[in-house]
Amino acid sequence: MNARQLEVFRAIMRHGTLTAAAESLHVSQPAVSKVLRHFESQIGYRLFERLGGRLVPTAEARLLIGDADRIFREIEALKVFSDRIRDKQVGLLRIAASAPATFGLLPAAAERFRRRNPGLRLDLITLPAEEIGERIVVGDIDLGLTMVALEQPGIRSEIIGRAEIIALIRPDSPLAKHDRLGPAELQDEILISYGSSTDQGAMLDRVFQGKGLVRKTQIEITLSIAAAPLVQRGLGIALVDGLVPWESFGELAVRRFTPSTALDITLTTSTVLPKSRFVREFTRDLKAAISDRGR
Amino acid sequence: MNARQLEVFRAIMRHGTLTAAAESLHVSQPAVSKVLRHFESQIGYRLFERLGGRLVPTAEARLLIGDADRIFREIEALKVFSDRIRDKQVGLLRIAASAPATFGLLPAAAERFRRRNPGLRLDLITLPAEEIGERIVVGDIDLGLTMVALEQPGIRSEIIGRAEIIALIRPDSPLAKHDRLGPAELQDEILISYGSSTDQGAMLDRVFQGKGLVRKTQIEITLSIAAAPLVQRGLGIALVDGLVPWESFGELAVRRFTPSTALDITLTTSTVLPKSRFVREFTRDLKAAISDRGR
DNA sequence: GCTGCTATATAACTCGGGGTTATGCTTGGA
DNA sequence: TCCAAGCATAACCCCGAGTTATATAGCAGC
Repeated sequence: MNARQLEVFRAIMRHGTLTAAAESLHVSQPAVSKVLRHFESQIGYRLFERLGGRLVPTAEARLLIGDADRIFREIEALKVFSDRIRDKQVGLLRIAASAPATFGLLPAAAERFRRRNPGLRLDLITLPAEEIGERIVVGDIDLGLTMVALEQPGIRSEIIGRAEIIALIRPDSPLAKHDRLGPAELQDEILISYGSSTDQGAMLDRVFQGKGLVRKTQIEITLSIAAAPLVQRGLGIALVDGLVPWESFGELAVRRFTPSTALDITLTTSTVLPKSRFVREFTRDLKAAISDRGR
Repeated sequence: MNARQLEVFRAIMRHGTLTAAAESLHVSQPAVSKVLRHFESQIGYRLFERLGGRLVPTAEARLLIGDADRIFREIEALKVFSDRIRDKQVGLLRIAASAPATFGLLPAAAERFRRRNPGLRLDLITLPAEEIGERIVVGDIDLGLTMVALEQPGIRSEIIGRAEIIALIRPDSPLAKHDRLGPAELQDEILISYGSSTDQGAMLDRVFQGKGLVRKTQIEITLSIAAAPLVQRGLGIALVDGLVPWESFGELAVRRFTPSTALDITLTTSTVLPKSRFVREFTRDLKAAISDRGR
């Protein structure tokens, strides 16, 4: 049972005679006759009675025609869809990002991108940074966006911007009157931040050490957004990336961290798979979104 | 784009390698390789990148696989369905009946029939008797059931029973005390019945004439069931067929009409199209339902 | 750096389905 | 009775899908 057989069967049912069906399919009448007979012999029963030199659909044909017609039309739709894929009217761009990038950068970049490519499907996948590299190598993902540089064979990382570390505090905290907060002010506060084993945590450790102090993280997080509800409930002050639109997570005050410390916004692609036009475009949109963010 | 190409594409996506796909399809590896290349050249774009001697699905392949997989599975389902048709596990019987037969005979016959053929699709179509003959000739319908004999080339009618004419009255009517009602009793009543131009009406006219009376139908109906609400609202007395289960249409009293007058329950089939096993079976069930009705 | 192992590609071949044209047969209507 | 319409058959061609045999390209391990 193949697509052509369904198409011919459908045409005969629609037009009533072999001759008319052949005409509608733009082939000769014997061709239609042969396909029909072959189809009948394959499925094992007659689809038409030959009566008075005419074809009359059997009850079996009437049972089959509904599904056959539907499936044929679906194949036709698939062909059209395939043509649109070929003509780049539809496409697919799969972007994996760590959570801060998902919240802080992707929306703006995706908006720009979709304005130019409305037909395109965009898969936005939020993953821990460690997993993203692997998925890119496998070919599951076209583009990775993380706050740490990924290092492994088969992928290429590019730093496209920096995200300042900020302090997240309750608006009613005494420290909220400060414009900036540094290790000195935070020394005796309860800190919510990245663990020292992570790249971000180690970087903050070094900043504190530079001031002769030690960063004491009482509450350790891996996902920076998890800090928002903790801070809001007064459990401490968070040192996290400034990429996330913290204001939208509730009543929170954002203060600059000093000395200025930043995470690298890193774009990662495969070195083996060719970059599609969409990857290049989205990269441009990401950079535009980053430079726009300052304003 | 044919079914085989979709099947092969699907298998490669599923199994990751040509070799594994070929194995799952029980064909050789070069066969799969060739179908894939041919498919790619037909649709006009690569579905897999050849990297390091391996196949990596392109973004286009990921867009296509969803629909391709669905359509392939639907074709598989159609094959199974087709096999069930061949094995007579499903079938189709299309029965057209006039309204009284639809209500009065088909339910009982259909129940018997479906008990023996649970998988079979039964199309019950209610049509005016005049149309049924034409639909049978065309082959749209397997079996016709009417209260008048159909006469036209290409069809064969068989009388399989008789349906007595009955009088339908309100239970609170003075006439309800009679066991039987005849032209004499009904002479001065408002009659609801078939028009004289119909076979049924003409037959009733003759009965009244035989008693030296004239049937004066004040309210003419074509569909006997339409009489039920009219009688119930006290608009008159109806002379209709006794086939319909009038009790289920509300508060109605049924009285025998005298002299006994009956309509022919007529079964009609095509003389050209062969009778299916189902037609023969259903005919038997109809006769059984009729003989059962007396009890 | 060589050696297998694995996976894909190519070559040369066969087979069959779907296409063609030419033609014959049946049937129903003018 | 004859003609037109419609289906079937025959003889042929082409190409897609299958085969086997073999070449080629990465990669892992010694």
